[in-house]
Amino acid sequence: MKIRTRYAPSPTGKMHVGNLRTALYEYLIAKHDGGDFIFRIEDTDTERYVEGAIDIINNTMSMAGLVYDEGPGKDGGYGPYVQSERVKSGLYLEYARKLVEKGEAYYCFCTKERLDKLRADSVNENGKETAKYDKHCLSLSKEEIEAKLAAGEPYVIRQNNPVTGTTTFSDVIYGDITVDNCELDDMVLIKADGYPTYNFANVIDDHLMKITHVVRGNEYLSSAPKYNRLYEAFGWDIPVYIHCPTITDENHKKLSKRRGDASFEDLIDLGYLPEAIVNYVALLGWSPVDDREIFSLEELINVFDYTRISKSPAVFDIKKLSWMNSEYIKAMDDDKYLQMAVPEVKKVITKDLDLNTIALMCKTRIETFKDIAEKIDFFEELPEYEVSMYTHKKMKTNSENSLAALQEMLPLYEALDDYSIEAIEKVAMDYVASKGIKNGQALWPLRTAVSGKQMTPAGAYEIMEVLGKEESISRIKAGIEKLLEDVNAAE
RNA sequence: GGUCCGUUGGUCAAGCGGUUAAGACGUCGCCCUCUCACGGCGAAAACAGGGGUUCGAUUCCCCUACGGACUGCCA
Repeated sequence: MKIRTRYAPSPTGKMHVGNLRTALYEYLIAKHDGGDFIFRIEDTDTERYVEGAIDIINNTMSMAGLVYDEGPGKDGGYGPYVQSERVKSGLYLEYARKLVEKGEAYYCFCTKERLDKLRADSVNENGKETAKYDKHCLSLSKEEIEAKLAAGEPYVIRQNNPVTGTTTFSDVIYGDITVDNCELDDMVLIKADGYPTYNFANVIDDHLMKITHVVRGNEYLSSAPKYNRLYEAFGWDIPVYIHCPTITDENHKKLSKRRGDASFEDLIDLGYLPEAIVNYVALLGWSPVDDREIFSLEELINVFDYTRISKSPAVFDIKKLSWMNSEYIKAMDDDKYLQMAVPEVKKVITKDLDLNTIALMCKTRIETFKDIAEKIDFFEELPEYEVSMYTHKKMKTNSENSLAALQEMLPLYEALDDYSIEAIEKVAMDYVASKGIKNGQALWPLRTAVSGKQMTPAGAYEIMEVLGKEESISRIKAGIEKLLEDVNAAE
């Protein structure tokens, strides 16, 4: 049988890393077996609905490469794929009534006040509530129900769970789980506004859409027995359950919407590549048979084996994502890299410099493209810097010998017309050879003078080539002045 | 409180009765080197605790501790 999975978010905001991973696993499970991946909108909560959320989710999925086979605007014969549209056909109510007929569900007319009181009264001696609906309306006679319905009293339809015996369900990841039926609350299936609850619509639609593998976060583990009872009441096949472990923050708390960087969108804004995010997220809660870590989406489809999903929660580690992002950047071909990097370079460089060369200098030194700006700002303008930067222990440099090196090299560079990197290098090397000093004793002062920075994304030659003769000479002169001042002050 | 789930280095994780307990990120050191990176090499770092079962437990069972989820007319 063809595997069919579904991603069924409720449109209440951005797509968080946990949601993304669930969608990814659903996609991978289907695609690994040549199955279908369905996208369904569960917008049965009219209160929490957020305008534009569907667009955000759609955008995230397409950026991540999760192309659905069926969904809104892509009917595969099981539509509509938006629950609020399905509600209009009265389908959920119809199924709920079938359950009522079978005695598996019942009308409930309890007011909010009564339910609140019930909950308050159920508080035990430890101050903790042990609330469960008391089946109060189950005892209503058929006539009483008819009368209330005819009078237009608001009602809900609740699942009628047994109070004795046990229910067992099976999960691919967690195995068989058995619970006492007395633990099962009579959950609401149809709300007073006529909408189905998530729990009910989910079961109905998964069945109607022929979903074979239900993948979701393990926060649904405790409601799974109730779902099973629903399937059984209808006499439907129970799908394969795959509950995924939670993704948490560094404090082992479930990722919250408050954390700015927890959603796909925000990670993109922080400069992470969609491919890297997908790759990283795939590895949170799942691992391949071998040691490999870098996978394209295509490769993930090939190797993904859902039985290897783990049980325990995973901490979202932005550092490892950063590393992975840098791996993706290094692996990019230069054209694609430049396309993304040059715009970042342009944010800082307004002068007529070779932007491609500058961008390429950063390729092996950044984790995200946002890192470029602070690495190259000195090209635009020589920053203020301390004269102490000329003193470097390992290079064996200090103000005196730095001054000498710069003073002696200055005329050589002034005389140099060919400002190619090779020519620039030859001048320095010849100078070093003639003086019998270490490379660093000439190059450290030189790089310091032309960059004004402790760390640069390239060496002195590369920087000078980009800067050009005039600017390089001017910066070397500025360096000489700074050193002269320092040396004179010391005397 | 109740129910359910989980627990291998700081983090992701392999392991599925016998291993020197992989690998990766991060950290630290060394090498390369005109700085920082990249790259290369190396180091420190883990089976939550206690009982069983077994010739032998990280692996199987039980208990405890800790963590998490659920306990809505939210999903």
